[in-house]
Amino acid sequence: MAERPALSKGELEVARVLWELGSAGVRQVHEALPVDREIDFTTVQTYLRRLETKGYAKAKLVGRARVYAPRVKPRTVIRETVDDLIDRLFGGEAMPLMKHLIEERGITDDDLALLRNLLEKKDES
Amino acid sequence: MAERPALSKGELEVARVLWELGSAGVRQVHEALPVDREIDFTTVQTYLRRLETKGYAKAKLVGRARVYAPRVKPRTVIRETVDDLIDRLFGGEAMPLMKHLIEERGITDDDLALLRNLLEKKDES
DNA sequence: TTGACTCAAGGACAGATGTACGTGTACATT
DNA sequence: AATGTACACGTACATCTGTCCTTGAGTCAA
Repeated sequence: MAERPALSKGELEVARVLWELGSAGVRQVHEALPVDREIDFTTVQTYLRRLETKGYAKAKLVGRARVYAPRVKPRTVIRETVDDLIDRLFGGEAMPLMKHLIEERGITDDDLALLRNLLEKKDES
Repeated sequence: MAERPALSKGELEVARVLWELGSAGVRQVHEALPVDREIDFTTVQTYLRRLETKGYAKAKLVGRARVYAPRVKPRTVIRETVDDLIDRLFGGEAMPLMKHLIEERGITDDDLALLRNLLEKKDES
C-alpha cells in the first residue's frame, strides 16, 4: 500500500498515455500526446522521471534508452483520485456525485439501463 | 464566465465550509473545520483571502471583522471540478466514471432506481 | 572521424500551494 | 491607562508543479 504521492495533472496526462502504450520510451510517449498539446520532449522526460520517482512507473534500460512501463494500474489511480475528489467535494458521499453526473452531464436513460446491467452482473458474482 | 483560477485542495476545503455556513468570519470557519484537521487559524485566514482574490468569495466588513460569503455556487464549482477530472482521467467521457462508481463504490440498486427517478423528472421538464 | 541525432541526468526557475509568523490596530476587561 | 484578545494584512518559506535548458555520452550514417 506504500502510499504514493498523488499524481499531478501533468503527470496523470502522461500516465494515461503510458497505460495506453503499455510500455514506451520518452519519444513514443511524446508522440502519443495530442499534437495540439505542444509540450517539450524534455518535459515529458521529466514527467516520466517523476512518475518513476513517485512509484507509478518503472523503467528498464533497453540499450541506452530507458523504456517506461506503468507500475500502478489505472483502476487504482482512478480509485484514489476519485475517492479524493469525493472526499473533498462531497464529504465522502458517492451518491451526490452520481446525481451531479446525471443532472449536469448528459447521462441518458439508455446509459442508466446499461449501468443497471452492470449492477446485476455484480450481484451474481 | 470570467474564468476563475481553479481551487486548490485546501481552498476547496474551506470553500465547502463557507457554503455550509453561508456567511462567516474566519473564526467561525476555523471552528467549523473537523477537529482532527489541525490547521492554524491564520492558515484559514489565508485560504479565505485567496478565495476572495480568486473570486470565489466576497467579504464585507462588519465592524472590524471581515465576514466572508461564497460568490460562486457549489454547483458551479462542482461542475468545473468534475469536468476537469473527467477530462484528465477519462478523456472527457462521463460514463466510465459512472461505471467506476458502481463498481468500486457501493452504489446499490436502490440508488440506481433513485437516479432513474431523477432522470424521469428531468425528462418531464 | 566527424557530424547529426537520441537520450539520460541534472539543474533551473517561476508560479502555485500549504502552512504559519509578525506587526499593528481596535475593542473589551481590568 | 494597561493588558489581553481578536483580527487584518503583509510577509515568509519550503515544497510541488509545469516547463525547459544544458551537458555529456552513446549511435549511425557519411
